[in-house]
Amino acid sequence: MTRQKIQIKKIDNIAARQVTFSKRRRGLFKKAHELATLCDADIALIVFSASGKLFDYSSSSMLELLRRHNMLPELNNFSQPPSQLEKSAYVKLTEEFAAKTKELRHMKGEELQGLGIEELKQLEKLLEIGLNRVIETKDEKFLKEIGAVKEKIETLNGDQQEQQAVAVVGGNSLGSKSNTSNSSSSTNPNSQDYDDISLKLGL
Amino acid sequence: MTRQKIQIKKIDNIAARQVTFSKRRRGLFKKAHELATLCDADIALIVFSASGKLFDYSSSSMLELLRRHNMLPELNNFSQPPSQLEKSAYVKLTEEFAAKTKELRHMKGEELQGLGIEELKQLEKLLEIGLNRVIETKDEKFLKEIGAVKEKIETLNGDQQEQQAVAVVGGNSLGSKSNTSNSSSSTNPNSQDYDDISLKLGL
DNA sequence: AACTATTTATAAGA
DNA sequence: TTCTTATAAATAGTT
Repeated sequence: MTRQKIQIKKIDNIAARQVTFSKRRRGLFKKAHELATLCDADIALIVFSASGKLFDYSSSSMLELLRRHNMLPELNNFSQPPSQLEKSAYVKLTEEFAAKTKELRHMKGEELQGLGIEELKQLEKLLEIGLNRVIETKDEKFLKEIGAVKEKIETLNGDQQEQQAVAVVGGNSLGSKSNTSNSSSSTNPNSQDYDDISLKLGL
Repeated sequence: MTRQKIQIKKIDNIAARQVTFSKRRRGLFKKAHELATLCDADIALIVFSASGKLFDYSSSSMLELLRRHNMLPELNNFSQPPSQLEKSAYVKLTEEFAAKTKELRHMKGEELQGLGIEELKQLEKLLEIGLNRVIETKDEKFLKEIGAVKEKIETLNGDQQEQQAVAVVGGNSLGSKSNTSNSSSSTNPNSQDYDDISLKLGL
């Protein structure tokens, strides 16, 4: 990113990797803090170095954030009146797991017979929203890939092959829902996709 | 940081804060991804906007990261002393719960940034299948309702109004089911038909 | 750690 | 929301 632009892939040289880790880790935490402060956001950030060292930052409790994120099951039966039938955390978790599983099934169009029309309508709306978001995201990534591939080819060869690349990529696309072609955002290739396309192009 | 240097403190203007949040959040996730990739680090990042929306990134399983650092709550909730077996089952279940939660979020179009193009394509297909099944089921139920309504009308009145009802229904509904393969974002609002018709029929 | 030449990120404005 | 652009920040390679 400075004396020379670098590719975002694992740095081979161990010493260099360590140095970069230190520098960028600092930068990342700074950015996290700035975002939390400027925008009144809750942020939790955990970084494990390859060697196992841990660094973290969070603007509030990490666990609280996770709970809000539903990454953790609810386990708060402390406050329950002791007189009530108390379920073990495991049983509760099992129930929540079952509920999630059922919801997921519904979204996959399974076990719908028990639902009423209103529920089905809501489900349909939910699915449409999800589908559109997925399509949008896919198209965005796709265009980024195209950009990355074009750039690479420009670097390596002439214009002729660039045209081929665009053709191949274009033929492979699914979605059409025109994305908003953001040119300014820099290339952020998901490595596997990149390899995929590179493979097809014989790079 | 650009046209003018800013102070790192909460942005007062709400709109500006929102814009900055979007921009910087993207930047932060990008940086996180770069650090994880370049330096082979494990990173978990969770961002909660002030309005409660959640965004996250993690280079591997968030729970695994937390477990490595003993950041998960202890299982002291069992009404009976948990056996070793129960504990391991609990941990497993927690993991599966988190996985299901994540899958569900993906189907709702959330947290898609970490997915590659292939994953997004599969997700899209899954959603289309689910959506079509839901629409089918909904339409089935819907037709049943119409049948019931028609019957009721026949009982109460003559044939003339029945014809009207059928006409209204035919012109207004059930156009869905078409968006099978292609991504063309279907806003598919045949949702209020039922209420609509009921209203027209005075039911 | 410090130093810079560059690349990135981004605050304002449109 | 998106894009543009002037400028602030971050940082790769070097010392």
